[in-house]
Order: sequence, then structure tokens, then C-alpha cells
Amino acid sequence: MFNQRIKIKQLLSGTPTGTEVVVMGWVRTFRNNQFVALNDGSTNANLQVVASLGEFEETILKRITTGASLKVTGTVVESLGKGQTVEVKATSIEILGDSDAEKYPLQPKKHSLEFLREKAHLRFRTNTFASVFRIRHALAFAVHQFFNERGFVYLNTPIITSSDAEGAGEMFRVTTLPMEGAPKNEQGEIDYTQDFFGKSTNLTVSGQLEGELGAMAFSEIYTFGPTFRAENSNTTRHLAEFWMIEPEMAFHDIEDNMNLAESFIQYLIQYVMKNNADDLAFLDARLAEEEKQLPTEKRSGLGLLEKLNLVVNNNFERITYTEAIDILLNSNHYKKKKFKYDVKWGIDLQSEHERYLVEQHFKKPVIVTGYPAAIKAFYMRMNDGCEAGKETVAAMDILAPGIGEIVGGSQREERLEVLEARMRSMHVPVEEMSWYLDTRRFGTVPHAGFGLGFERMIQFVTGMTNIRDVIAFARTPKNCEY
RNA sequence: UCCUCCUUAGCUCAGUUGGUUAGAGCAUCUGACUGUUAAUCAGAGGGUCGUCUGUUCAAGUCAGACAGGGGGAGCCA
Repeated sequence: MFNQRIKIKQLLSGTPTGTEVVVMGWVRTFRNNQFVALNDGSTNANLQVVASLGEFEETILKRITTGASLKVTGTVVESLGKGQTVEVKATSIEILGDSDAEKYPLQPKKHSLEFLREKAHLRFRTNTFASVFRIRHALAFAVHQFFNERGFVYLNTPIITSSDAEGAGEMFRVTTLPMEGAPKNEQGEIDYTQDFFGKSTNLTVSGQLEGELGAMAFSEIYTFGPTFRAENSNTTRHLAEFWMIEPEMAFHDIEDNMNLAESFIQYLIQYVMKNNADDLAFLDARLAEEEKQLPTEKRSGLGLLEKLNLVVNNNFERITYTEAIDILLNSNHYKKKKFKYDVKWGIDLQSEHERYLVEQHFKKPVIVTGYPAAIKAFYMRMNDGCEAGKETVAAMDILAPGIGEIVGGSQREERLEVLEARMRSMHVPVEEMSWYLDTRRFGTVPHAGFGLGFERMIQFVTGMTNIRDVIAFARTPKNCEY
């Protein structure tokens, strides 16, 4: 058996001195021709391997370069140096894989995130990205644990869909028809009856509609998978391929929905604070360092850990859309005409408005409910007793500091007639959606759900400002490396 | 898609009103030193100044187009 090694994280957490160990990992630095900082990805803490002078061939020492992989056998000893309590005194060092020092792009120094983004295949070997992706893993695990504890069924909704009725964004077409000389029908349009599925198909933009079908049987389900949007969005918070978590619950109204979303977010943060304290501490220090470089007016004034504690220990602010508009209209910011976009009832809130509410006014996450029906999707439940011309739906968005919208959800319209009427007025093809409407025909119930952008959640927890730095291999317009 | 800024050594960046042979730190290589912590010290190598076109006696520097990247906006999660 090849792998009898101990992982560095385990070794550093209390292996008694005198123990014989085998460790494997990659060289971060080799100092003084004697001290190897070895990392195996289990923690950012490096293991110091000591190659005592004169005990190793010069030809081996020459090959211990940054990025090279080693198998080290040795003894755990108390460290004579100051940077660590224990180290491994090597009895043998085997080079598993060389790393040409002249060509290896990562140096033992600070690199810019932009540079590392172009070296995405190697950036996991840096402390920042190692921490981010260990946290990403922990968050994914916590998502499943949260829902599993509550009896939700994990439903895998399809990635290829034929439904184009959601209006959630531009879609990527899926086809096996030839690009040139595609078969045409009598009207001269492309004949999708000859395509693989016999119809036009796309990559999913949301699993929600299928999720509702599941909720109408299991009571509570959630989806967690990749989602695709072909929007030409070039921002720090959009990806063409991203992961989304979409719970859908029967017998829930909008308030139950808010309660679940709020405790979900708090649960995820608490899980990471408990299980990834080292990584969070590293990112907290990193962010504090970054802040120092910024001019005073651009600093957030709140450390990463402080921010996370604030979110975990306080209820989210809950306001209606109408109240949000009033707050904006009464703000000095508005009176001094500092908003670029005008504020009046009926508008969709712009980022600058959301940022004002979250970052200036409330200074914590805010849940906004009761948006105008005209600016929201067809499946959202019409609120009863609205003033004419000011119809609202039972929608809710959770706005987070620094990220903006992190959750979008609603109570769904369960009344068949109301839903059909709304679909017709919004030009949603009612006949093609018959399978969806069956849930309202046969045993319809009040139900609700929301979508949480996984990468945005990771951004919030790690403090990374660009979404491309929290997904392993980002897909964005004009960019599909690896 | 729009606005805006950027592109000079492997990396991070200087480079004056256009003017001799384009610099620094780190990295790399060579040597010294040897309980170092992004080791230190000495020396060396390393450049089509993003690409193309133009203005000029002369362009890293000025103008235009294109490409790539950052930030912001829209769309949204």
C-alpha cells in the first residue's frame, strides 16, 4: 500500500513527539537548504520538514523546489524554531514529482487575485483559495445537513429542460442538429422535431417549477445543482454557470418562507464558524490587510468575523416594498439627489437603492416583501386586498451587505384561476405548462420557496469580492478555460 | 450590452514637457552563510513596452482601431 501517510492537519493537532510518520504534500518554500514548508491542502498551516545539513544528497536537495511534491518519512520532534511547536525531522525524502523552478508560476509571495484567476488550475495551492474552497465544501455539506435535519427530500431536477416559460434569463440551447444545413420545416424554421429530444431544449435556468411538483408530494424538497444563464453579464456577482439551492415547501406561507430562509443563512454561517475557524481567521486577516490599502472612505469598517457574528446574532430586518420606497424617499441621500435612478412606487429597486437600505440605513441583512406584481414572475401569489393599481405579490428578496440580492423567493400562486389569468396576461404558454398546472388542479395547497445563489453565499461568508474567485472554474462571457 | 480605468522583465510596479543604452523589489541562476519562517548577503541573466495603423526628425510616452483584464451599471441568484 502506497498511502500510509498522516495528513498535516491531523499531525499538527497533537501527534506526540517521537512518533514516526510519513507525510506527503507540495513544497511551499524551501528555506536555508534545510527547512521545507510542506502543505497537503488539509490546512493552511504548513508542516516544517527539517532536512538536517549533510544528511541528504545535494542532488535531492536541488529538486526540493516550490511546487514539487514530496514523500517524507521522519520523526515528530519539538521545534527549535519559533514559527511552529512541532516539526518533522526527515530520515528520508522522496521526490514524487519535480517542479521546474523557472517555469512554476506561483512564488512564495503575494499574488494578485487577477493573476491567480488566469492560473485557476494552480490557485488552489495558495492559502486564500485553499481557504475559500474548503469553506465552499463546508457550506455545501451544511446545506444538505440543514435540510436533512428538517426532513426535506433532496430532489435532483433536470439540467436539460424543454420549458422556456420561466423568464429567468437567456438560455443556452441544447441540440445535436448540425450547425450548418440544419433541417428546416415548411415555414423555413429549424425543424426541432428532428432534434435529439424531438423538440427545442435548453440548459435549465431554475429547478423551481419541477421543485414545486416534488413539494406537492413530499411536502418539503430542496434542489442543489448547477444552473445556467446565457446573459451577457460582466459583473463581480454573475456567472453563466452557477449553483443554486432551491427549497420548496407545501403548507408554507410567505412568513414561514422568510423564517426558513433566515434560519438557513444563519445555520450555514454558524456551521462554517464552528468547522472552519482557521480558514475564516485567515480570510479575516487577509481582508483586514486589504482594507488597510484602501482609502478611509472606502473601508467597510467591519471585519469579516464581526460581520458574520452580526448576521448570526441579529434578526434580519423585515420591511415591505412600500416601506422601503418610503425610507428611500425620506432619506437625505434622496433629498440631496444622490441616487442616479429615480425613486417612486412601482420601480424595481436598483442596486444603489438596495445598497442604501442595507449598508447605510439598516446596516444588516434586510428582507423586502410585497413587490409590485408588474415587476415579478407569474407564479408569485397575488396579495389580497390591494389598492387598485398597486397590486403586490407575496415575494421576498433578502439583501445582504456587499452582495445585494442573495435570496429571491415567494409564496406561490396556488389558485388555479388566478394563476391562469396571470399567465395569460404575461404571455406564458398555458397549454405547454399543463403539467405544472396539474399541481393546482389536484390537491393544491399554499406553498412557498426561494432560491439562494450558492456562490453569492460563499462570497458573503469568505468576503471575496469577485464571484469568479469562489467557483473553481468560472464560466463567464467570452471565458471558458479548463 | 453601456460607462470608466488599466496593459512595460516570470510577478508587483516606476518611467518627467515625446529625445542617448527602458529601471526597482521579489522570483530565477551562480556563489557565500547555515535554526530558517515570503531567510539573509554578493553577483549574473532576463524586455517585440498587448496588437495593428497613424502623427513626428524622433513614440514606452501623442491619436485611432482591435484584443485582453479590472471596477461600475443594466439583467439577476
